[in-house]
Amino acid sequence: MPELPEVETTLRGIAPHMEHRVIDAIEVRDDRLRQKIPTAVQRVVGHQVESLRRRAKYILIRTANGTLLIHLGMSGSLRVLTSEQEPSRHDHFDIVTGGTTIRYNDPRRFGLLLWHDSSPESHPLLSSLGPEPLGDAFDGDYLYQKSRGRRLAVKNYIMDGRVVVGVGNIYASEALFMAGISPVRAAGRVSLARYRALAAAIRDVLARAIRRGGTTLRDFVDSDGAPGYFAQELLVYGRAGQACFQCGRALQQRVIGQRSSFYCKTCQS
DNA sequence: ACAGTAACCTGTTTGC
DNA sequence: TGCAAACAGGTTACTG
Repeated sequence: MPELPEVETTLRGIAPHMEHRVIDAIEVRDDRLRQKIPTAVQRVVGHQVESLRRRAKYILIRTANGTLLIHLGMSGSLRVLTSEQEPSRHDHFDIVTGGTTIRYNDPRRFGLLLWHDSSPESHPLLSSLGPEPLGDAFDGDYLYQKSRGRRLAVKNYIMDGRVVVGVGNIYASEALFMAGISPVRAAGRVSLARYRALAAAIRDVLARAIRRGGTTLRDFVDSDGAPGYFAQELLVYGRAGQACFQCGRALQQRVIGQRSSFYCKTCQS
């Protein structure tokens, strides 16, 4: 479910309930996630949250006694519960801070809750990640340089977290349409000018999606349980057979690298 | 090093 | 209506 804008939306929702607060308890009721939730997560209990931030699609909660890493996988969500509420199916853990319960739900169990002792950048899952798409180190020149000689489809290239983080299946299709690039074009066969347009499109679509609270296709909810409203602004994703907003011809759908991809065969090459 | 595929899960939608 | 297949926002491990 969650790509970068959805994780960012979640982070902003939980931030007021976590920043500078002491973590009173972590209640794990189902430790079966992509990796088993380690007992070491309890080490942050009793410590204040020193910083709360996002790296790629990870939420990082730093304390003086280590950092919690949370990943939402495909179907994870964090909800802020204001009153006592009975845990239900797929509620894996709660983080309790100053009377607020932050509850993690994840039906498909592709998410993570991990503990790391030092700088989270050194964690094996984070150490080889590429630059943030909204940061200074990411631009068209970077995408161009790094892609020389690569033959894989450009859509798969920009979805590779070692190249750039946070671009998932929805926003990859959207950005490629905005830049007029065919998703199946070999990454090494995209010009510098077009990579500049693509980098700009990626930044633009992610920033706009964050402003709308993310994209809810079926079940994404923010920390208040509300959906995101960017789905209304999607140009190609999920619109197979419907008219292209630019040329009016029917949009295509096909599987590229095991993922459904949407594009206009007239406007993208 | 690179590219492609299978795998990890459950829930919902689609198609016969 | 019923049942099985297909599909879903992510990521890693394995193969050749």
